Amino acid sequence: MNVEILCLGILSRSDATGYEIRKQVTEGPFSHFYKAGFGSIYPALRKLSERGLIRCTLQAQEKRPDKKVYAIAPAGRQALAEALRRPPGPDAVRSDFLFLSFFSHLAPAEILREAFDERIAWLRAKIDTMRGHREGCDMSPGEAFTLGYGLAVYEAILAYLESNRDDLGAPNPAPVDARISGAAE
Amino acid sequence: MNVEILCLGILSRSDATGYEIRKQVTEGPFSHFYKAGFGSIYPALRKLSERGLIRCTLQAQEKRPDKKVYAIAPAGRQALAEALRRPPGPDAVRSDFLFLSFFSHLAPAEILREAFDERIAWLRAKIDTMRGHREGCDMSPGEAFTLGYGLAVYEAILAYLESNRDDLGAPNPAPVDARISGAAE
DNA sequence: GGTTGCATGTAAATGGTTACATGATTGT
DNA sequence: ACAATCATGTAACCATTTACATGCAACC
Repeated sequence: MNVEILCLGILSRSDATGYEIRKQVTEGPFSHFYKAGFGSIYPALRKLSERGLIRCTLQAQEKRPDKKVYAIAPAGRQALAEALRRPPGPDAVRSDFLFLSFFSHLAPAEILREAFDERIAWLRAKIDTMRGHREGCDMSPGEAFTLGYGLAVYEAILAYLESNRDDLGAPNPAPVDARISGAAE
Repeated sequence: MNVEILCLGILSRSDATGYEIRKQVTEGPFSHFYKAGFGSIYPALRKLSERGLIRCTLQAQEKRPDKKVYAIAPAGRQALAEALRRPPGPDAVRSDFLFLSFFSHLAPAEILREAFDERIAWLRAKIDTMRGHREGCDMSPGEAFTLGYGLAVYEAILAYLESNRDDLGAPNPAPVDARISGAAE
């Protein structure tokens, strides 16, 4: 499964520009299980157009350059359905964070602490926006399912990090009042 | 973080051949957060050798071709430590399974059912071997942490799949006795 | 007799990232 | 004045996958 199929999937839900597709991938409902930037999306759209799987309408805008709004074509729906008939392979995960955790004994404590703090903050924010999103919008069963999946995973990770961060020598920084009475680092 | 750094990390724990490294990546403690095949490992080892980060000893074997056992060099340890000083970027996840789930309304029910069954079976097996591994071996804190992390994630996913699979029209196949007294499909 | 495991590698193709290139508008 | 958002795209580079190529030993 590649960026082209991803674009077909997104366009099967509603027309969009390359810019909007990228937004859906980086912030929207696909962000839990796919990444793609401009550098892969725009070429993918061009190729899909050339093969007749999507079509493109120029939309003039006031005070802005023209938009290229893409829409899925019948052949595109067919190609998407075809891709969806093939059993999915295993997930691909690559985590530099876990690599760092694995070799935490070789890393500076400060880097570890920072990495944990950042990740925990990120998880909290993500979980918050996802919960909000679940309430506000009405969703297809598929969208609700993947959102719930992502939430379940992020919540499990957050809980794990919060209760196990001390195991790696990346303990929480001393609370503020400890500094006043305690020793400096 | 790339395969070269991964190899350095693995070799920092013990000497190994390319074949053994690949085994550790596909089945061992790294399998939860990294993938790599022969096609990327062997070239990585060659490059690391050329740059003097690892060294290689030929080990003759009876009835087998020679083994190339690699060991990390001081410069290699330094390079690893350096890589570990850089704060980790976000995780990269790519899941065809979630893509299929998202667009489940466009996919054949049979494919969905199969995908769920397979994934659930895979998760159960993985969780089992990981639990066994946790008991049997003594581990570095980092290894124990990442193992626990992987377990937490896999357990959360398994629980989610088991309780929500019906939402997508991929219900469990009818139990065996239902077939005897019930209607055919 | 066939499959799995040990053991090493290369070449081509795929797929994606990063950096560059451009430019107006809106908000702080 | 500066940053962010909207908006599109290309070119060079990077990393990884896939397929190929080889061969013996052990097990079923």
